[in-house]
Amino acid sequence: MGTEAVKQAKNINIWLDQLNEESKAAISVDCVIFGYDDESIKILTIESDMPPHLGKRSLIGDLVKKDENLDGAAQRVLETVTGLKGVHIQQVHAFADPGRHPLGRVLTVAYYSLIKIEEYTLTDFKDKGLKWMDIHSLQKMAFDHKEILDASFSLLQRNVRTRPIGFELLPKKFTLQELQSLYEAILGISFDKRNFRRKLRSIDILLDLDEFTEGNAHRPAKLYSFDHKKFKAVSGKKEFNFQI
Amino acid sequence: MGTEAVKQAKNINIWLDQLNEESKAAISVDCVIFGYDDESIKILTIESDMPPHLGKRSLIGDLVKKDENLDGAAQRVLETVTGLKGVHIQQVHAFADPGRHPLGRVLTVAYYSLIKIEEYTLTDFKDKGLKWMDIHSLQKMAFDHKEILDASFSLLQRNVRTRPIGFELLPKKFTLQELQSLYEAILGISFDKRNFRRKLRSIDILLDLDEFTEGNAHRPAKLYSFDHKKFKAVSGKKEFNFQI
DNA sequence: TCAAAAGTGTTAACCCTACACCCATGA
DNA sequence: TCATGGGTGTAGGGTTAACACTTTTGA
Repeated sequence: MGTEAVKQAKNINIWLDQLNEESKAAISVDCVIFGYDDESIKILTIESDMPPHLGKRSLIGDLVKKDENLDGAAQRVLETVTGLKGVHIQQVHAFADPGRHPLGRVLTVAYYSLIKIEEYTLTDFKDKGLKWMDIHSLQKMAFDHKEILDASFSLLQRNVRTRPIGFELLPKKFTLQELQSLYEAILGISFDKRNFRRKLRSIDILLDLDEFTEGNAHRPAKLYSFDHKKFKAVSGKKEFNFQI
Repeated sequence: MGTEAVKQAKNINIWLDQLNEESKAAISVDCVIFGYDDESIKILTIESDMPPHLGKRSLIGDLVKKDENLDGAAQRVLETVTGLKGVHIQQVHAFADPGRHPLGRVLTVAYYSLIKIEEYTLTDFKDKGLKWMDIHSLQKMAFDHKEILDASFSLLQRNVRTRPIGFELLPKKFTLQELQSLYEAILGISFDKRNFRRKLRSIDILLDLDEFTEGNAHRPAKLYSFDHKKFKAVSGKKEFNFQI
């Protein structure tokens, strides 16, 4: 906060008064948890138990604790609900319209997070109405969560082409076809297989594992993983322009 | 906020308790006010009057009022300090580290705003230490405002190439040279004059005013303005890809 | 041997980049 | 007439986009 508000202040008591009276609000984080299951983009949702939104699908969030920062709160929520630590998160937007929450003024900071859908373990939430929902099936949600979801997905679509984050949604080892299908699911467009592969080859951030898929009734596919070292090396170069 | 926090709740009283006790904070907006003066990007700053940041340059912000939304609070701050309504604003990021503010927990939502530097009128703030600072001269600021400035400028650099917002920093009528210099100042790179003009021509969002600059000791330059109608028409097209 | 997905090269169109000179004006 | 910035076209290189067939495996 700047100092505009205290233009008549002779001392900081006015500040303190304002902090106490005028504009305090509860602060929460809401996590848009993206997953990918080889078919489409999924969102982990819970069933809302708060009137008037009882029964609607809701994002997963919590109040931010005293002495906790926003990223930390988001990580805590994610660990609580999925058991995963160090998940990739990205702050999206703050939502604070008066009236967005039935119990009073609650400012929420939205995060998107990308998890490998096969690695998570739903802890003790199984009977709490946790459910993976296809992103396109979520048309109405509790509170302003549909608006939060839309903003988060837009930012994901914007970021995924220029940052190495797609890999966060795939198993550690993946085929080029899986990678392409993921991009297609996120962006809603389709790529030419040969052009897509040439692009990835030219960016040079994948590690060829010299392993193959097994057990399919067709030719096995090579497995790759995202190579952090290669990316670090290559992203330092001036002419580097990650663009899928 | 989702419903994760209430997994043990039998009724909403626990909610209310939490809202009252646990995680309330003051909420402010801070505006990074960008201007352009034909030389470089400037930030409108004020002198901080709060220890321990007394005398340092500070962004301009205020507490968010009850029943005010975030965009509205930012617009109010901007009107108060510049006299301008309907300024272009963009929410950037929420900052809430415990300890970021000396008086207690204050979550601030950062906005960048783009104003035509010649149109604003400093209202009754002239003796409050308001000052346009060159963006590159601001190395230390009050609170975490340098971090906020950096995040805002990064987002501006990212947005300016793909959204028609550069014009918000120029007078209504401008020359192509002015537009090019603006982009160069924001992005820190230089463009080829002929290529830049060809690009703008191909995007086709400028209105040729058939007017010319006057009073210069050289050939007059054509004046253009941003054409909202053209942009609307052209941005609807599927193949449209604004990219300067 | 069949079905199903993996993998691979070439060409044409387009876009980006680099580059140099004449023009119109006021002093 | 000179100094100053305004304004314009072309050619080469690189990138993107469109396109179809062979390979490998399990059933």
